[in-house]
Amino acid sequence: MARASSPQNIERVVTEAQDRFIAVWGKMGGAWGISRTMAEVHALLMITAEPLCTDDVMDRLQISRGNASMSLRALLDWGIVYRAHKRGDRKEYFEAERDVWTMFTTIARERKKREIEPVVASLYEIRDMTGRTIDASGADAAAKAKLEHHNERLDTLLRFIHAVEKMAEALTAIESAEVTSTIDTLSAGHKD
Amino acid sequence: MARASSPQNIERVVTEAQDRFIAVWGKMGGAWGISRTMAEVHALLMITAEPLCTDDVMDRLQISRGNASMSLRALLDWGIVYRAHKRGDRKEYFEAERDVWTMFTTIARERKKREIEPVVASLYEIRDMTGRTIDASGADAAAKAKLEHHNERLDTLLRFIHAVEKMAEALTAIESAEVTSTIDTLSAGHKD
DNA sequence: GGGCATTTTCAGAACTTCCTGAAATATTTG
DNA sequence: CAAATATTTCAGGAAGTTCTGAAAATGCCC
Repeated sequence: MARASSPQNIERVVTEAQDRFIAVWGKMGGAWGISRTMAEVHALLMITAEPLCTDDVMDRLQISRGNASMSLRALLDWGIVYRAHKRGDRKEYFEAERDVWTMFTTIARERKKREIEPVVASLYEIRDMTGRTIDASGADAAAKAKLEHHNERLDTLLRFIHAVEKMAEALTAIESAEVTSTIDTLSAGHKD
Repeated sequence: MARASSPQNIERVVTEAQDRFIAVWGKMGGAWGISRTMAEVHALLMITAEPLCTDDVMDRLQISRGNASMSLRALLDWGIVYRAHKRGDRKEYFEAERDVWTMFTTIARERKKREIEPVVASLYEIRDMTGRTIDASGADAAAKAKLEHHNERLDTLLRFIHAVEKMAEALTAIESAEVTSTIDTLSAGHKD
């Protein structure tokens, strides 16, 4: 690796690699529900050794103060970025969660709470609209069949969601150190 | 459940429940990367007993022909909606995948292919920018530390992603009927 | 191959989301 | 508590996405 031999060159290459990492992570965040910039800020904090302050983030990503402030706040809300402080410095600094598995399970739990749970609640409500037990005595056969099909569909879906929730619970309960052995268990449990 | 006793009433309630289901599913699709309408079309096909044609979808969801066509095509691409035909009818009809677990694993595999794999490829490229082995002999300590930190971070992330990929592989290999027993295995394997 | 039914495409309109920058608010320090 | 510094908020504008509707393309039947 002669390429990275002079100090300036190393700095340059690392910075370039960081920039590309930030771009890739940002694009991915966009594909998921997170805004591109928020994901970029997260990437920057992940890849940087030192905690950064708002101005560092603004300068490095070329974004406005408002945007930086909002994005950092949102990341704090998600629980994957922490506040940090430097002695004799009044500014707030920020650093990303260092353990990748913890980061992952935190995001998963947060998304479940924000996106899955309200949907499941609505689905139960919708299921209740058409009754737990069917009294369609006066109805014609076509209407009855429709009703039964509808309920069967929703029940299947709800059973499935319930199963996936239990699966997700079991998975996110795993500790960072146990990940590898769990994969072995899973793969072994399914030898076709 | 006296509410649902006359034929007209049953039809009305089922239709209303369908509408609410479509709305909920559509909103959820929006929160994930899928467009709201595409998710609504999917919901409609899931909840309806009969296969539907483009005009049925347009009428029921009040969307344009173009939109309906695009959404149906995209759902076919994703592999969670199939073409169907009716004898003596030239129109194309569409129906959703009936097994929920199959639908789920199909979506998971598709997202992996479209969104995860390109990201992973980029990450490997980025990792290669800063070398497999470090030759920073001429560099000062600070630059060296930065480089090492950067590489360590990327390596950790890549190892993690690799682990999750294996996990996802093992999970999506499970057949519909085996889901329940897998959950038991997972939960049992983790009694704190 | 002409006529008819159906599907696809796509330019621009409508809508949504995101970002900026400056003003308002909060916090620390002398 | 006033000045200095740091942070948050938000109206308006920029950027991005989704949808429409009509025109083009495709496929089918006699």
